[in-house]
Amino acid sequence: MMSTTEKISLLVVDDHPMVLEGMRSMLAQFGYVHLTGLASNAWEAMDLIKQERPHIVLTDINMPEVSGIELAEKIRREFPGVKVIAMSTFKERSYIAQMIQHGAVGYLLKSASREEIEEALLRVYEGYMYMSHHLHMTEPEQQETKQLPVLTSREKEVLQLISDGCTNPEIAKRLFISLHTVDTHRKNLLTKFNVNNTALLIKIATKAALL
Amino acid sequence: MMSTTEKISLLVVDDHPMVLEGMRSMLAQFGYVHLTGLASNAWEAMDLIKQERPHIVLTDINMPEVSGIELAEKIRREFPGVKVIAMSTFKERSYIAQMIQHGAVGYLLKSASREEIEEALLRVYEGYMYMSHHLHMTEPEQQETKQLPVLTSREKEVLQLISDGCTNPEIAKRLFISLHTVDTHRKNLLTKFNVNNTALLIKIATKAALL
DNA sequence: GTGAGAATCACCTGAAAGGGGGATGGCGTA
DNA sequence: TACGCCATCCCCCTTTCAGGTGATTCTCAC
Repeated sequence: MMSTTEKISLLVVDDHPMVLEGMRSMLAQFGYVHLTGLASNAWEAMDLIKQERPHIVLTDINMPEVSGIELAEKIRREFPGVKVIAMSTFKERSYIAQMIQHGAVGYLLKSASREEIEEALLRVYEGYMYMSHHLHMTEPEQQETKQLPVLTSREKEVLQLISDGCTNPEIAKRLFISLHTVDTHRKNLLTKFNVNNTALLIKIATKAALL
Repeated sequence: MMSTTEKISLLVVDDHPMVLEGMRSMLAQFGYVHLTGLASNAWEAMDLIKQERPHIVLTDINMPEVSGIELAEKIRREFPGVKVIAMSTFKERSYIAQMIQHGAVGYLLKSASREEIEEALLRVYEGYMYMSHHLHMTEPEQQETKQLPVLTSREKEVLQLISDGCTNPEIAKRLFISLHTVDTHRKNLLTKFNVNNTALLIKIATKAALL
């Protein structure tokens, strides 16, 4: 099944010892995989990566202290050649998107079969991306999507400038309108998003990809 | 190649007529695809989706007025059963992540071959996700990643609460510390991120997936 | 042509945030 | 031990923001 004789070196990161053990025994069945180490948190992982430079790091997303997402980001920054596959028990798409945004090239569910793990490792090793199959939009996450308010074009402009760090006077100058007008738009934004300060407004808008 | 006799109904969205025409002729070669329509912007697309309810919408990302990302979000909200495959000429991962976050189940490069488009349509139709192969971490995007400041655990807590919309007095109460202390942490956050107000701080932190 | 919504401008008040400064104890490490 | 880093607390002052209320123009659709 392998096109080369080199073994894929692999590091597994998870805060649950049971999971690590399970992965170890499962991976032992794959002749072409060399398990370079097991880490129970991001710091251990970074140390081992520094020492061993594995081809692939298979990491849990939900870990205390430093999440798998942050770990992926660290790996991308310090060891760009090392590929990251994320694992999670949840199907939330938001995690997938975050992981990819932070450099992961694969996403596996922990419930993945032996065959799926095998396919993921091989494809990622060969330079492709691999996404878990079981992602057919579950119902619960649908309703989780809160509807965004409808913004006018002017409100969008103001929102953009706010998110760029402009103060109201700066926005007024840029848009050639009065400070009062900017203030009004800003208040309308807060009202429409149903929040009471800028911080939350910007977080919601950013997560909704309006910015 | 198809496991069912039903044709896959498809809507293509792109603001370049040439691309639409090219897709039309290419798709005509796939016997199992029924092209329900071509749209040159998001509004046309939504109208056609409402009428035709295609299985899959293949949409460009870079469109004026309303981007493909926003269109994906609209489709997810109004027609959850309709699957979205995004297309773009660029390889930026950030677009991929955003598209997925907003409901896309596939990502194609416009340079994709006939075979790749075929595979994408079939896999998405069958309920899987499909990601373009040609995504081996290009160099330019690497350096684009700006390094984030190192935050202390306390600063992370404060940052999180700020992003939740808490004011300094509220944060002080929650963390059982003085208002002055919260203020100090907040100032340090602004300094570390090299910004001068909360709005930009939150945007950067959110985009970096710290929140 | 009436009405709805958008965009504009205005005034007021109090709370919150931003920008300086300085100070203390704790804790780990060089 | 001395230094750096963190977390904590305190003061000053100015600017900005949030909440409320109200009004005028303009456009677009009905």
